[in-house]
Amino acid sequence: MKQIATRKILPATPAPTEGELYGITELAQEFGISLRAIRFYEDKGLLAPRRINGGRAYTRRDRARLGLILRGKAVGMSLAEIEHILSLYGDHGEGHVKQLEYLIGRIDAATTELDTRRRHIVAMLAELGEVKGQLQRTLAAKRRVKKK
Amino acid sequence: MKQIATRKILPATPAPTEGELYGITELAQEFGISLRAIRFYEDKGLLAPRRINGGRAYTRRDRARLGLILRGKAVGMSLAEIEHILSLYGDHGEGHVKQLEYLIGRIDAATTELDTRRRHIVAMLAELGEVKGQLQRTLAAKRRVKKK
DNA sequence: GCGCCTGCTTACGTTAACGTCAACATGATC
DNA sequence: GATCATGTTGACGTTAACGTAAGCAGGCGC
Repeated sequence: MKQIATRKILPATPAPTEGELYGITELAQEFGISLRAIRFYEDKGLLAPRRINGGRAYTRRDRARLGLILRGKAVGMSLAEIEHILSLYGDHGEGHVKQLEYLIGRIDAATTELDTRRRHIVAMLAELGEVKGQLQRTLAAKRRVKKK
Repeated sequence: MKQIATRKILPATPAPTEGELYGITELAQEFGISLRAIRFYEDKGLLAPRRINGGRAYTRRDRARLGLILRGKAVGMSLAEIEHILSLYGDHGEGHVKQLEYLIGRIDAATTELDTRRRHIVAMLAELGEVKGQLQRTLAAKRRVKKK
């Protein structure tokens, strides 16, 4: 079944409400991941594409979510953490004041955690820099000896 | 068995070659991890403490390695990656020129990878900042309405 | 001498994040 | 109308990173 066919079958249809639709293979290739992974994220509730003739059809929004998922993974977050982050990106336009405040608080929490992680990385980078400097010095010394 | 006893039994001994020794519980408490985790890291070859009367005795160097392990984890690295990083910190003072160049190359590789990760984090922080700004604006609007 | 505490090893259990494989459906193509 | 590419849903396997439990040993306090 080719859900992409949906797009081909309706080529000139501007699709007023939603824009372009993507197939699962399309996304998998674009992001360089397996189909199984994408379905797995769906099982975990991180994605919820529409179904067209049994096949999965992803909107631009879904695609963006997938991007966020992968970015989260690149950062070292677990899928559970990523799920929390993703819940911050919705259409919570009709949230009550309480809800909005809650969301902002969650964003702050995620922010501080990410920043902590960032600082750890910066520290490791600094340490690696020192080690490298050390090695370079001994290397330079060895070379001086060799030349003379 | 109390390997810490070793330290207590030899209290005033300046221990010329090696400094202070730490017990496993000591390290576990200091770093807030389980004994099992520490032993696990040893099984994986990330730590290799000396044995005193069957008990594990950690030097300051071992302790530092454990710190690096945990920092690596905080950054989102796998134990395998951490192992690679740790191998850069040894006493490779007597390395040949080739070996030193190789090590420096590995450091560079690790550095660029970490920096990529760092940039990803920075990007996520920026996105979260935008989301927060959005929420704050809608929140402010709602409050203005409420006040009037 | 007897618990008690700390430590060791061995073995099995667990969770996350997928990979792999089988069996089946369907639209396109020859 | 048979084949093929692409899709679907299970079900099971796998790796990493530990947790948990069982059983045993050696000091210490009383």
